Amino acid sequence: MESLRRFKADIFQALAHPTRIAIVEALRDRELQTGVLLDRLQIEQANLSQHLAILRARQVVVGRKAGNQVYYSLRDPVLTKVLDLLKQYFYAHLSHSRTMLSDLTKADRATKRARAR
Amino acid sequence: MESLRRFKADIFQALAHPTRIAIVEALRDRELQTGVLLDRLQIEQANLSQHLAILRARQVVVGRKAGNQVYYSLRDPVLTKVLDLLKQYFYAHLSHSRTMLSDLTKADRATKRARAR
DNA sequence: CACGAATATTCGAATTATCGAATATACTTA
DNA sequence: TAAGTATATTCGATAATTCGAATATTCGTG
Repeated sequence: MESLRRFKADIFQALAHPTRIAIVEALRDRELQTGVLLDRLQIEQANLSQHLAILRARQVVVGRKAGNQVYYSLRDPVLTKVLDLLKQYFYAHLSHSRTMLSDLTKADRATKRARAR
Repeated sequence: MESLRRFKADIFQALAHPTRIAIVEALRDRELQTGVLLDRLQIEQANLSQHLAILRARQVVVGRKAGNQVYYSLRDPVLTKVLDLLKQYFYAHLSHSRTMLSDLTKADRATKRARAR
């Protein structure tokens, strides 16, 4: 079914960014205010808000307004399951993907160096 | 872990296109030659090859060369599980997302109309 | 109502993704 | 080795993402 595939592709795209994965992980088992997410993720406020807008648009996340702040939560824990599956997948294939692994850690070190400046 | 998040984001991005989802679904329980995929998907040969290159790069799919042709298969059935989870997710939330649904079916009809021309 | 705090939106620039057309490569068979 | 078939790569145009800076909105409090 074509619309189902489009739907899946949209969900995947919503999750296709490390920051948005970090958001979903942070909301794994409790709702959080935007401010708390901002503290954890250490990115620009506007940028976080943009990423949240993307997750909201795809209904990955829902926002609940309480006075001055917004509490976000996952709409469905199934996405947590998906992330868990991918974690297994990642570790299962580490040995088979030396190249990718070393690329990843290299990129990681580069990022840390960049952050240190 | 940051590199794990990057890894997940990369996998999601690999899957963030309806054509690539269709490829993964077609390979769900058997390997297939590129030619067969081409028949099923009804897209340009070059385009299919590009999408396969993306899936190969992310190791979602592996190609086995046999003479003149290439047989593709899924590297790990976990991705099939992920797609199944999303299917459940889709149907579970249909009633809660009338707007998205109607957008989807509208887009679907538009696509069919476009194809009919 | 003015002000501050929390969050969202808009804008413009840089990067990345997507597609079809053209071309290249690899293998098979005459 | 020439021709044919299957698949991959390159190129250039267009569209979509991403980011920070600036600005807007919304709400609570004095």
